Amino acid sequence: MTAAEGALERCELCPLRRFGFRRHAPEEIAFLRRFKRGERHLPAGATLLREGETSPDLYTVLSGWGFRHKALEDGRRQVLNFAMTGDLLGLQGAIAREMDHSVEALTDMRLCVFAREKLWEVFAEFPNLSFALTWIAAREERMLDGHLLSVGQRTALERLAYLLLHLQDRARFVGLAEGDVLPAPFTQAHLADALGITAVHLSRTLQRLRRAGLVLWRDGTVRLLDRDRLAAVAKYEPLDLAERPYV
Amino acid sequence: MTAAEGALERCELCPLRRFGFRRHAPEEIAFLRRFKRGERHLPAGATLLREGETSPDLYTVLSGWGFRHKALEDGRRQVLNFAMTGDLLGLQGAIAREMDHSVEALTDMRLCVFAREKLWEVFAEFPNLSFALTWIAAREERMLDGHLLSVGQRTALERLAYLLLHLQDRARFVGLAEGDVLPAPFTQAHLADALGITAVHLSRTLQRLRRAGLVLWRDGTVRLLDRDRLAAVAKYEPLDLAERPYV
DNA sequence: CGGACTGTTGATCGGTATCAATGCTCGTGG
DNA sequence: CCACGAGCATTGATACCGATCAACAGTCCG
Repeated sequence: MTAAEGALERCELCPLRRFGFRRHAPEEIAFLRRFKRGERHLPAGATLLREGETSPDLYTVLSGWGFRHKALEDGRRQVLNFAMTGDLLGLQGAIAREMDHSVEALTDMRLCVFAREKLWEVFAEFPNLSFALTWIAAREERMLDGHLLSVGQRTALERLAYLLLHLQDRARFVGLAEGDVLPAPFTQAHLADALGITAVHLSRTLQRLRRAGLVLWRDGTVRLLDRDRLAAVAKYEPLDLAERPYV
Repeated sequence: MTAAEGALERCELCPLRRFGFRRHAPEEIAFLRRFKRGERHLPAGATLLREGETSPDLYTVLSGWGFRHKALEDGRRQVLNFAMTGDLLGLQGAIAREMDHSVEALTDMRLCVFAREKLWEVFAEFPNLSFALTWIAAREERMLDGHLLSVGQRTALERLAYLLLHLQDRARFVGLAEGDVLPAPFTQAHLADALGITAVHLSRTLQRLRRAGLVLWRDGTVRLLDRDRLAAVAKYEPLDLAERPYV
């Protein structure tokens, strides 16, 4: 076993500890090590969780990007949110009978796998972790509130500006981005499905942002060239993240 | 004190126990009685919680209807969801620093008030209730997933059919509706803001459903005249509610 | 080399917004 | 009791944002 592999299995060295995440107490880390069933690697494009199915596991993203989505029978698809380092996936399916949405990998992903059947122990014995789960669910709800406002009320141009700022803030918070850079593992079609517009129209809308000198998208990275003007276009309100827990 | 008033203060007689809600253990009821700060009446049209403000309380709806909403600076408003008997309001504000949305009463409301500062005791001592909180947050997330799919992908006609079915299912579950009836304490403008269309267009869209013989809206009640055809129009998938907890 | 996927651009169509006028109901005050 | 105004709903005319259909270019990869 290499040193790197060893580190991955020792929760006290969890890479998530580095960022703005809250620290766990020693007994919580001891429990998490039992709660954790292992790690899972998922190639880009693979489906982690499928709408309508039950899942024996829930996951914390250690690295890589994915997205949650939900489809209508006729193929129309809504991207509900993107997932990146530190995000919890599958809590819905652990709490209700089955998943109400699917999760797919955008890049190769590394996931920390937790056993659904031990979820109860969290509530029974670890108040901090129970709180963290509620906190995480409430945070996702906040993001959804924001997206719903966006899709319901903003124009295509505003929506796109909003989404780019949202993703860049989140990526920056977990150390995936610095300055005005945003890694872009998604295609224009993903953004279009997240914003409720067509891919064609997304392309045109992106052009407008480019021509206005607000963004640059090249070689898999977006740069937000003028954050203030972009925020003004988007009517952007940042997520208040403060002290963030994880599982 | 009248008998009715007495009953309201005794959590073991909580009116919510009547419906599909999960039963609490005696010690949980004892705690809830301490957790509960009292009851609050709110007249129709009043604002319970305001975006950007902090709230010392969270609330369970005992009776009446409200709605959660979020606005852009220029006045555009998105109705995020409706709230009725049994729904928990203000959890966001209890977990994050401040509310990210507002809550307003559609009818007079009666609310059970809980002290935010005692929320921690729930996690520290009552696993079932902690789980209930996470469950409730996850349920709200499910509803938001559904609404986002609706606003992002469905046409105005589909959205309206979907929302009416959604509300009727929820209302029926908590005993506010029977058969094909749905109490309609909201105006067309509320529905329009929930669906991301204008009130004018909502009126026209509703006409189409009326003329197709699918719905009837008179004297503050909507009747869903042909549930199957309505569900086909909406591509409706019901919420899986199963054993539902409350606080 | 060929094919799949992605992104771009043009032409046209259509769903929804906007603007405007009207009628209805209801509560209020003269 | 009636007049009035406010809020809500309806309907028509017109404008526009974004969808659709289509062609083509670039890149990647087997």
